[in-house]
Amino acid sequence: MTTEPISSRRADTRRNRERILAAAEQALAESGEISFNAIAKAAGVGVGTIYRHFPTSEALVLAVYQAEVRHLIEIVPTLIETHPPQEAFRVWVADHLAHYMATKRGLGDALRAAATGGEVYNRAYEEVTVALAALLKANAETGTVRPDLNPRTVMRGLGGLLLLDPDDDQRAQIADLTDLLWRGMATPGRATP
Amino acid sequence: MTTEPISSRRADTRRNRERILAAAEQALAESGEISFNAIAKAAGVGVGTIYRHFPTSEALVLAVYQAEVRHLIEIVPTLIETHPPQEAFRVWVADHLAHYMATKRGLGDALRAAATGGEVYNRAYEEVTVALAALLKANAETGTVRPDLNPRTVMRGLGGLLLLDPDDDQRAQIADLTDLLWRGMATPGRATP
Amino acid sequence: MTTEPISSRRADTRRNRERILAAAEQALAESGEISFNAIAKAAGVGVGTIYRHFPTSEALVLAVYQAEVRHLIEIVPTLIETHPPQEAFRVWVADHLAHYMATKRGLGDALRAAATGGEVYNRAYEEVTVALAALLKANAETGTVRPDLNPRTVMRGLGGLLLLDPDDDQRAQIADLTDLLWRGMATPGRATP
Amino acid sequence: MTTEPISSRRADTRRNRERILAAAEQALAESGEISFNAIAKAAGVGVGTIYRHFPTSEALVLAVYQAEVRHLIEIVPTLIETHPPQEAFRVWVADHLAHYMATKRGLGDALRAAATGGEVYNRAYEEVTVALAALLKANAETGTVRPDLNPRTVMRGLGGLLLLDPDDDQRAQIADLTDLLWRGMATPGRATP
DNA sequence: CATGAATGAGTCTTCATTCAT
DNA sequence: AATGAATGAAGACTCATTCAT
Repeated sequence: MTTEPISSRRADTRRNRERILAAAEQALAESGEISFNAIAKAAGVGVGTIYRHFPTSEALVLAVYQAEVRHLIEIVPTLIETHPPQEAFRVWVADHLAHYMATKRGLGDALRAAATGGEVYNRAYEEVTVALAALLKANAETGTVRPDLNPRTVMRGLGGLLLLDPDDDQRAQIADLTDLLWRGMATPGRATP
Repeated sequence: MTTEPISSRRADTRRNRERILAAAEQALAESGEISFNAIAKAAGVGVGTIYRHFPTSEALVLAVYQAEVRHLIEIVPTLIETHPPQEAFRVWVADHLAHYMATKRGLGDALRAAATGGEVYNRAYEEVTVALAALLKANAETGTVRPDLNPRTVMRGLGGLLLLDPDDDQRAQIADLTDLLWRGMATPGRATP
Repeated sequence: MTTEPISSRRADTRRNRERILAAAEQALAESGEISFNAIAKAAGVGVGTIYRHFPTSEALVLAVYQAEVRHLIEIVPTLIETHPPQEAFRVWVADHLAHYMATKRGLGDALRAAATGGEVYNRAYEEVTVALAALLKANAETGTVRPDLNPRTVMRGLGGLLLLDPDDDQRAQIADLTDLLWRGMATPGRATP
Repeated sequence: MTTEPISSRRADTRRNRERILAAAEQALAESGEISFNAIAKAAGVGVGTIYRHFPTSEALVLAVYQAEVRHLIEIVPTLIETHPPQEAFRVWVADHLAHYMATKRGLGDALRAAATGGEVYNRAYEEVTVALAALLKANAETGTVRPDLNPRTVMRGLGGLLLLDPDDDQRAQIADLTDLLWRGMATPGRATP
């Protein structure tokens, strides 16, 4: 709405980048496959344009990926401020991480397909784990979870979100898994099975 | 011409099937990719032979998959007989399921690649969950876990095995995750987060 | 015409190989460029068929190349038997090497384009030089050239055949160059310029 | 704004032209391939700028080529003044033509790739031959070579410089070839092989 | 004049799939 | 039944060339 007399060229370029990202995200979500040619067609640009913006398929996947990861991380402080710690955890898991997991599935595949994806994938995983750690710390401080929890272990427990059955009620599945984990997180002492 | 009552033809055929399965399993484990041509070469047979045994790539993946699943299921009674329930659970997770998850990763990818893999994948998942249910029941009977556990929820919790970091000590990771879940499994009452 | 009941499949395969070679030779002669797709079209086969016969473009170029080289070498004994040594040299240069040089130009380019061509190219060059050495030896024995000639040097002198002007009378150009070199080859003593 | 009477714009333009030529020369020497995009990047200019200076790739190659050719021609009078004719020939061949041939190889390829390069290539060839003719004339006048030599034929004899083996001692190879040709150049009468 | 984003044709290469033997 | 040659569609990637700014 504010005037925008600036170089429509520059604007076109940005628009292209966005269109490509959108097409890539959809492709990733739908099939986990990512064909430069197909994305070019879907985004209405030439293949070369994609290569200009994202030199390798890994770069493209990463770009889609990072938007998601950034959101997951940036939302945490807000959640902690506006909810009691328990609730912050629950909301983060149910309303943000779960959605992310759904798309990450495709992203994971794509990253693996993009050869050396491991590096990238891991960094993102680390970052999300750090966000989770902040939530755990807030809970530990109010005594709602035991203080010696390893965030990576909890993160692994949440990995089950990757296995949600799309045919059932995902809300219930998320709640059940969260409940199971929460018990484990709250229970002090070692429960050697 | 002389002895050889059982058609050596039949035997060859069986041997071929096995060789193909072996080659496919390795391909799946290594790269997650399977090329009929490549598998044919690795198995020392013609491509056509693979098509005779497995009409679609999904059929081939499924065959590899089911061998793994069958093992996961068949081992359960033995474990229950030879170990106390808690221990049976732990061994099953650490020594069988974890290994399966490692290969299933590639299998999951392959199945998705093989178009409509969902169906197949889910059936296998169901079967494994049934095996897990038997272990939970044994534990519930000795009071080592609460009796109202939903096996599918536990299965999801174990889904984190897919996310093991190959650079770290996997034993420790498995133990930590198992411990976290076991607390949750053993704790009665709802722990509403 | 003679019956040929043998596997037409086998025959087809051979025919394909030949068609590919012919198409490649022509492409090489005409443009020095060699596109698998284009050759496939020209030869009336699918691209895959070329890849089956010649896994790399270098392999294809080499195959074309070697047919030429082999001819250049195999013709020498015949020439020596049926001509006086001087004449044998002249005929070999004018009627065989010159033609080869014309096509080798494209081949040289192609080999360079095919990355590591140097190795291959050099081997062929060596082999041709050996054939030339036999002609020189025959002449040295009859005293028509001095005995201390280095075949490689003469070969280099003949390299000028690569530079024939297609617009002029190539016969005359070849004769002139041969004459110039022959004088140098026949003249004893060092003529230090 | 102050001094700077000569448009710095003009100077920039010249500098650009030079940078492009330098980048092109290097590309030609190294790989024999030239990509406008790559050269633009190497020269630090936009692609469009190259198109402004050199409308076709042939024009660019030609420009590189002619700098070399010009040098080859311009050096001749100096050589004749400062050396005895025989020596002038030898120095020209060993110290200038040989180096030129080394780079011309790439240039020849590039010209062919640039479609109808023949015309350009031939003109340059003619010019170099004229320079050679001057050297031959100087020698004929002192009686060191026979007077009826056709410069084009000698030029072809020197074409073997294209075939120097980079693994061996190029100095020796050049000397050997020069010696062989010189004998032929100095020997009167027809030596009909 | 210079810039560099965009385009898309063309090349390479891999694979699933068919089919004659 | 088994073989493996052939096919061609599909995706990756590169470049020449145009053109708006």
